[in-house]
Parts: sequence; C-alpha cells; structure tokens
Amino acid sequence: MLTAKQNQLLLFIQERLASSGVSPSFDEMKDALGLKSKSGVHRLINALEERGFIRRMANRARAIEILKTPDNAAPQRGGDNVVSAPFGQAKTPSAPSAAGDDSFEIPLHGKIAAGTPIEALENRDSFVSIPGAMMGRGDCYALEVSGDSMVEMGILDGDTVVIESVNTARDGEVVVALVDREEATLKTLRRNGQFVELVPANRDYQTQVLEADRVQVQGRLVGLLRQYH
Amino acid sequence: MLTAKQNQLLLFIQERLASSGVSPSFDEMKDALGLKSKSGVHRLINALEERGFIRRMANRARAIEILKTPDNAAPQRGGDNVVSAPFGQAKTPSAPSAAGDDSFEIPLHGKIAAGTPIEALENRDSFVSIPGAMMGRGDCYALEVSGDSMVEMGILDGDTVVIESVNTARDGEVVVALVDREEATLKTLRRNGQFVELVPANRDYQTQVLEADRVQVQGRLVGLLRQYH
DNA sequence: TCGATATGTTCTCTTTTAGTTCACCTTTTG
DNA sequence: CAAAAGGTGAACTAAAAGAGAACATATCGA
Repeated sequence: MLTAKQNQLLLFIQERLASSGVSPSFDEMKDALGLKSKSGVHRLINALEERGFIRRMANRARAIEILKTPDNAAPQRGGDNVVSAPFGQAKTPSAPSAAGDDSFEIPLHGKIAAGTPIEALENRDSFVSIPGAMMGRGDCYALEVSGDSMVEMGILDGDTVVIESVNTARDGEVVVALVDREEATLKTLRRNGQFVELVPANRDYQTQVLEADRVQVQGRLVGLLRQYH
Repeated sequence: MLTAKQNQLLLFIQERLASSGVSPSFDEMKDALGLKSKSGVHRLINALEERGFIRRMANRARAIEILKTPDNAAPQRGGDNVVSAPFGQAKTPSAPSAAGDDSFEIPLHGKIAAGTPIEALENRDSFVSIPGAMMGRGDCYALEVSGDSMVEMGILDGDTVVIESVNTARDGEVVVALVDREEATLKTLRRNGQFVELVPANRDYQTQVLEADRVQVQGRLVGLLRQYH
C-alpha cells in the first residue's frame, strides 16, 4: 500500500505526534527524510492523505492527523470522539440517540474518493449524528468526500455524505460503487445493457463504463452534511 | 494537528481546569504564554476550537471546555462551569456527555431565497437536529433554501442551511442579508467602501451593490444539510 | 437602574513561519 | 521502454504570531 518513502514519513510524523503532540512542519519533515526541498514532502503528504493514512486541514500549519498505520489498520486515536467514557461499542450503528431527540448516530467509515477511485471502505470507529429525517430506511453510515468529481451535483470536497447500505440501486441514483472489489467511489449509476456506467458530475472527469460484474453497489446516497468555517 | 503555541495553550487550560475547575481568563492565558496582548490568545483559542479540541460559548467568561487533547489523554468532561445558555431553544446541553450524543435541536425558521429575495424570515415552529460539530459558537437556526443562485457553491434548491445568528460578517462569508428590512437573501458578502455587495454563486444572477445601511446581516452560514429522495 | 469591573472581541499593522505550485531532472520499477 | 515515484530550487501565497488600542458584553453591587 505504501512506498518506502511514504512509510518512512508516516512513521516520522507518528513519532513526533506521540512525543510532542505537535505535528512537524514541512521543513522539519524535509530534514528528517534528508531531503533538500519541501516539495517532495508535499507530494508524499498528498500520497498519504490520498491513501487514507493521514488527514489534514488544507492550508493549515502543522495540521496533520494520523488515521491508521500500515501494519495495524487500527486508528491511532479515537478520531473525533468528543466523549470517551460512555461511548464504548455498546452503540449499535444507526441507533437512535438521546431520548426525545430526532437524531441518530451513524458510524463514519472513512473517506471516499469522488474523483479517482482510491480505496475501499475501512472502519475508523468514529461517529456522526444526523437528523432522523435524513436516515434511509435501512442501515446507514457516513463517508467523507474527497475530490471534486461530483461538484456539479453540489457534492464538494470535504462534505460528509450519508449512505444507506443497500446492494442494488435504481438507474440514476448516486451510489457508492466498489469496482473490482477494491476501489470505492461515489458516482451516479447508469445501467446500459450488460454494462454499468459510473457517471461523475464534473466535466473534467470521464464516465467509466464497466462490465456489470465488476461493479458492486455498496450503498446509495441519502444525505449530505457540510460544515463551513 | 496542533502548532506548538496551540498545544502549549491547550495544556495550560487543561491544567487549570484540572486544578481549579475554572477555566482561565484571556488575561491569565496571555500571561501564561508570556504574551503582552490578548488578541493573540483569542486567535489561538479560535484555532483550537476550529480543530475541535475545545468548545466554548461566545462572549461568556471562562466558558471553555476541553474536548480532546493531542495525546488523547482523558477529556475533562462534566464540570459545566458554563451557566445559563442564552439560547431560548432546546439546546440539550446535558445530552451529549450522557449519551455520547453530539447533536442539537435548532429551530427551522422558514424558507430563504437564494435567488431573487422573496420573503423575510418567518417562524414555523419546527425543529431540525444537527451534529454538534456543525454548531457555530452562538445561537443557530435553520432555513430551507429556495432558488438556485448559490449552486456554484454547492448550495442547491431545497437544501437546509444552518445559520449562526450574528449581525456582522467578514468579507467573503456567506450570510443571510436583510435588504431594506424586508427581503432576506443568502449571498456571499463583499465590502466595498461604503457599499456592500451581495454576490450570488451563479452566472445567471447579478451581484447586488447596495449602500451599507440598506443591508443588515442576520446570520452567517455555518452548515448545510441535504436529503436525497 | 446605573455604573464599575472583569472579561471577551475586533481591528490594524508587522514579522515570521509554513504551505503550495511549477518547471525540470533523476531514479526505480513493472 | 514507459510510467510512476522521487528529488531540486525558486517564486509565490497564506497562516501563525505578536502588539496595542478601541470597543462590546457580562456580572454584580450600590
């Protein structure tokens, strides 16, 4: 999954975060890897983010967070859990939360590429609460959108989408599609004879046309959350 | 995730909360960090809040709450030094810690035109629940978007937007603007000398340029919810 | 209710630190 | 060989940080 350099950088960041709680700057990473230019670091960081090993805030200094490490796919930390004590595993996914409240807690399963398909789903043990009205009929989970291939449908980079776990979808629905059992992507689904088209909502991207048996629907889009800063 | 200064301040707050149960004032934090001005503290606090390490109530003295720490030491939940919320609404401040829930109920105040301004706010006495992370610092309410003038920013007809009640906004923020005290509209705000520009995100609409005193900011956009059917 | 005090917020200005992008080159690998 | 990954350096943009002052807002007692 990772190249030697990417792994080396990831380990360095992890070590720095563990020892000081402060993530290293690009210059510090550059020195740690024995490089002479920051731009190489920049590329490695992008690669790590794309593969879901780290998360960062765009254009923010030292704002790197480690999500998982290559050996144990277990997250470093509890993600964005606000509370640690009563949180436990007791909560079943999509369970109604506080009494009288019309909201539900659903698990956040990681990132999904709206652009180039990158990675399959993974569990990060973090939860998001959503309005009850947004729940589909079945089991739901959330994904963070990465990439811009769905911008023309108003789905932006960084948005959180709510997905209902289903394995079939109607023509024209936006779905999480697993291609060749390894790459998950968010696209509009079109059926075309024995082929399936995964249609982006961005003129800069191409529609993928695939044999139906290479594509597996993992869920359909039922809601979207966005936060402005 | 944090810069050195941010981390230093967070540790100081944590230490004070643990030892005295009361969060330090801006002046005390200023002294603790060896600064000569409070404004720097203010910025650090904002950065910590943006990164989800603390939560606070606007304009309330010593109302800081630690949500997590960089090394993921046990959060200081519980001792709510924060008294009486100014929100008339059901903000269920106790629910989050008890149930691991992190959502709030906010009132839905009706529709807002993203296109041509149509109507001022009205009360429909209905509520929406939103994830806690989406709450601004202050009082929030929701509006249903009508029209398509903000589509290029991914705000579509029928979306629900979360608005933080404020009466000022920075240049470039998306705001609910009341024009001539009668027409509310959702637009990007630009200041231009004594004029205010209300900029749509749709090439088919025109920017409105108005004398500053004809425009009143009623809130700023902090979140967005969408439901797919 | 008025006003004093404590506290939080904003603004402008300046300096420093950090992140981004680009063009071009080299190395590794399938 | 060609593609992907890695490396360099420079120019550029943006964020972090510090200072100081004016202003806004709570809180509480007279």
